[in-house]
Amino acid sequence: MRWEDLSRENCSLARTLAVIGDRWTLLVLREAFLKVRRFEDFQANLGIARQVLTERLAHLVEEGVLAKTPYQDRPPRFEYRLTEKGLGLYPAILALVHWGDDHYAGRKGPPLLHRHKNCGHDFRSVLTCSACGETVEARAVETHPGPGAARRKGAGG
Amino acid sequence: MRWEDLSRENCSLARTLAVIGDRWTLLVLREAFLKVRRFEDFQANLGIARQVLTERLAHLVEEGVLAKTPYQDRPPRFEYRLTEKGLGLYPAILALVHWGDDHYAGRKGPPLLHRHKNCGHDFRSVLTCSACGETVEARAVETHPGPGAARRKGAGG
DNA sequence: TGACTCAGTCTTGTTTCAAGACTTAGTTGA
DNA sequence: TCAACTAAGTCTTGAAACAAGACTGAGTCA
Repeated sequence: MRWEDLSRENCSLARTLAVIGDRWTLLVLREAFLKVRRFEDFQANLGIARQVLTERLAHLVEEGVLAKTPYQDRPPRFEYRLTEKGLGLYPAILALVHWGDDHYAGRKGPPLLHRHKNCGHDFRSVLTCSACGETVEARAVETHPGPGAARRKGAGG
Repeated sequence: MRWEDLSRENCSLARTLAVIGDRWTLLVLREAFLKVRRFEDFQANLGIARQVLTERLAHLVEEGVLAKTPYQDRPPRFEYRLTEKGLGLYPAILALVHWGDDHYAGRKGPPLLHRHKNCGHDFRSVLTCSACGETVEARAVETHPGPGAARRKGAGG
């Protein structure tokens, strides 16, 4: 299976991974969430090969996750900003970060803390149910085929 | 930067990606959350190269995300099950799935629905604040260095 | 005995990635 | 006016990862 094939799978995870499922793309998005916007800054912060960065940014722009807009005309220079669609990835990224905090932070603790401006406290992401508002555990979830389901038995999620 | 280098970054996202940050690993975990446990089943469901599957399963076992346990002795056969650490990835995976549902489901709708057993309803994952319990928007979050922070300015999360 | 199952390993060719030099268009300072 | 510098790339080369599928080995089943 190739990257392009992934997006044709009848599975929302596969389709998501077709867009953001390589390590560089997620690190690019990390930088974007930390307000990095310019090619040179992404490149310097990540140490990513320039060619790969060019390609990843173009892909994210094509998918509408980032928007490329000029910030000066002569010479033409661009910046890459998260779109609403891109901002929608925040819960996923935060969950990944917090999992890393739980299992791979050194003894000193996590390198970065997140503060909820509304309440002013450092917080951890909590997965809750949109229906009842309670915290959701993995074991408390069962899946069933949705309207877009294909033949295949369990998968497709 | 190589895969191994990622785990040495002072960034919880990078460390997480060093474990689960390639497309195959996340698809393997999708299958695991759908109760797939055996090599042949992972291979058949995913169409992954056997060599790659061998390597990914071994890596996940090494990292404690999956546990490899015998289910019969002669001939020796093993199954791969999510550990508690592995179950801890559920919020992240669900967030990725729901993002895919939002942006890449066909017109029929998402291929798979998730039901919260506690309340009996199909639900969507909602990111809430562990401190105040309110829903968290990306724009309502600000970051600051934590106890494990290194020199570098913004990054590290 | 022969076909079959499971969990791999091995081989070969293709694709992607890493590293870093080079390019282009314009700006700044001496 | 020349040199150095900046931003955003492109190009080249060698290394690593991946895809596809044949093969292996231990044991079961008919």
